[in-house]
Amino acid sequence: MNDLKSKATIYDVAKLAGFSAATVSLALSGSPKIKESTKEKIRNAAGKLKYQPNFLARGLVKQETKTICLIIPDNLNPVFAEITQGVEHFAYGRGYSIILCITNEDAQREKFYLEIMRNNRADGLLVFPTFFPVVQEEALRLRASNVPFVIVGRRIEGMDSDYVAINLESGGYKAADFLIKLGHKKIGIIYGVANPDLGKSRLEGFKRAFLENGLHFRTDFVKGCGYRIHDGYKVAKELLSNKDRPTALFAINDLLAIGALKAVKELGLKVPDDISIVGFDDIEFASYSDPPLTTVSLKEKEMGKTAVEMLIDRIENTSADSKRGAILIEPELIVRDSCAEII
Amino acid sequence: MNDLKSKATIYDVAKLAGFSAATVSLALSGSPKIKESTKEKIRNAAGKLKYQPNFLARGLVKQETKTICLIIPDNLNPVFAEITQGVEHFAYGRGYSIILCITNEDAQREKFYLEIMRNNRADGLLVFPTFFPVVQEEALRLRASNVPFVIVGRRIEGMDSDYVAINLESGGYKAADFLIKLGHKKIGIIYGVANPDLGKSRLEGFKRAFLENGLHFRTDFVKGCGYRIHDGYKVAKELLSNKDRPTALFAINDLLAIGALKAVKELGLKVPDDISIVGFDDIEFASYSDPPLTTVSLKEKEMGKTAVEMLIDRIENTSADSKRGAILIEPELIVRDSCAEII
DNA sequence: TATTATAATTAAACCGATTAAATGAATGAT
DNA sequence: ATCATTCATTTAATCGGTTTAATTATAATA
Repeated sequence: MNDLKSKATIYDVAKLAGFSAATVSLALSGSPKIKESTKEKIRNAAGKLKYQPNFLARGLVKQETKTICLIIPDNLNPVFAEITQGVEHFAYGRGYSIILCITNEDAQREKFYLEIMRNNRADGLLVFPTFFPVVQEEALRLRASNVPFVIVGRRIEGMDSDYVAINLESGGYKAADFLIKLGHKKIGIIYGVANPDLGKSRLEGFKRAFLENGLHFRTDFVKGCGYRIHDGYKVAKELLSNKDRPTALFAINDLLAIGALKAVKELGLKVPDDISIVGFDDIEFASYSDPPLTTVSLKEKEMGKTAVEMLIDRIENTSADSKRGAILIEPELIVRDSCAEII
Repeated sequence: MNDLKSKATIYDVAKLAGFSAATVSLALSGSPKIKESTKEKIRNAAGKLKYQPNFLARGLVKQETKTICLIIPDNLNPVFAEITQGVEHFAYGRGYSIILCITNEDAQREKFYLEIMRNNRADGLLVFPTFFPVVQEEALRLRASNVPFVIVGRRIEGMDSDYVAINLESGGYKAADFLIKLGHKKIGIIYGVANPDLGKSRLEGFKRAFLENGLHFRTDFVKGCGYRIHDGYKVAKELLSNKDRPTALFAINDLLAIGALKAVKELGLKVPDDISIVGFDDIEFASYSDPPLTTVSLKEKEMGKTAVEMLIDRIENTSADSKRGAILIEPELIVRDSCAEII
């Protein structure tokens, strides 16, 4: 290749340095077999040509890409944005790149990505699942193809796989218990999820708190909707315009809670004096809303880190079928100023 | 390969279907040379084996990866999170995947990613630059290696390349002009940037508005800091505890403005009655803050889409050195409730 | 039936690296 | 001087696809 407008290959380096391609490969990977003086010459030549080893060629023979595929539902949601950031960060620290797939809460796309990723493009997958049956089905193929993967963020009931998840049931319980202890009995639930599987655990925990406190759980206070700020705003208005109005709102994520906050204000009510609000996720904005939001922390950073570590260990440990890693992180209630006692 | 725990190759498909690898390749790519009946048989065999063509092998011969590398500073900032989302979305629409690199506002990492990406891992790059000299230097190598790239978000003065940017100077001007027309003369500037290059244009536009309105621009009201919510909070407090206190604040991004909002409240002042605030970026939260924030829209979605289109056109049009694409998007002032007239 | 044209398939080269095995040169022992 | 070692480098196979050119099978024509 004497074409200046092109990438230098290992053969170009070999020719310039006066050695064979094999020697160049060995030298650049620091093999002790190669004399220091020739290593030096080869490094010079490589530097002169701005040589970068072809990723595809190397990957093909080494059967590895040093790449992790991360599948998330939606990067506009700060929860996933944070996970993405964390995953990229820790992966980088261990020499891995990440290829980002955003499903947009669409089952087709989730399936597509899970399918295509059996093509040796990545050494392993990190999946934040949205449609549980889709993931369960594709997981079988991934395993048959020997592609390591770790489920992140949510536990899929009855599925045997590595996972790093949050105990959402417990999170729901903590939120409800907190409100109940403050004297609330009528709590509206803003149930904004892409599919019913997703909110289930939180809701179950919520119910459990009612039962354990000897209260009746009112299902007519549970209102389903989308998962964006705007949806929380709309549903909060509905719930609060009820004649038998709740005294508190629990939003299944912080985005919804922030929308609800705005709705409450527009109705001329005050948070927390008239209405208490609890969110879920503890996104950065939750502490900058007015008032700062009481919420349940998801510990995304810890989750991202743990998941990356687990996946890379799985990738690098040839011990194929060692027992599954299963980590269930305990969420934490973050008390700020959006809740008050009922008097 | 009769190892069940492994990926099927084209040879496995060939054997099962009773044809050669070449025929399989041709058949699966829909070549008209292959009889329909054998195509059918081959598709069946491929389906039975859950065959996925090896990405690396294919990439190596076709000299393409259908992958775009996106380099951004920080996925926690909603501006970049939105760009990432948009880029992924439109890239997917054209059959490309994205590999995400987050520099964390670190020059070393920005350089590292720009360097490594000359290794045939991606067909082109989308770069949201942070350290202009780094990018300029690496850009030369990218061009020498014939790797297409598009600069996104910011225009680098004096650099000849494809770009899709926002006219930040004009954005700064619009923000200032708006405040000045409301009667403000003392405006504090929260200048939270990772490096001085970044805020320059916005500041220049801001100054220009002062000059054109016959006002004196006070540099002692410009306070540098980091670029996160917390920094805006801190600096706003400083600016407002001055005896000669500004009547308005301009934050160089919305995150800082949201921090400032909190600071103003804590000081017992009211927005907009006592202090007007203008942000920059128009992130989703800007319309849900209290009060909703007047800000300058960056049009990330448009930017992401345009940049992807431009890059893919560059990648796919063999016409190597056609003239550069240069798009400067005009930002828009979004007026909400965080500013009031001076009386 | 022989010949030619055309359709369908395959052999073989290639992409650019890595690596096991082979070769060659230098050193040391006898 | 001869042979065994050790050290340094190279040859050649390989990874799993795609694609061009060659080959074989089939159909059309004389």
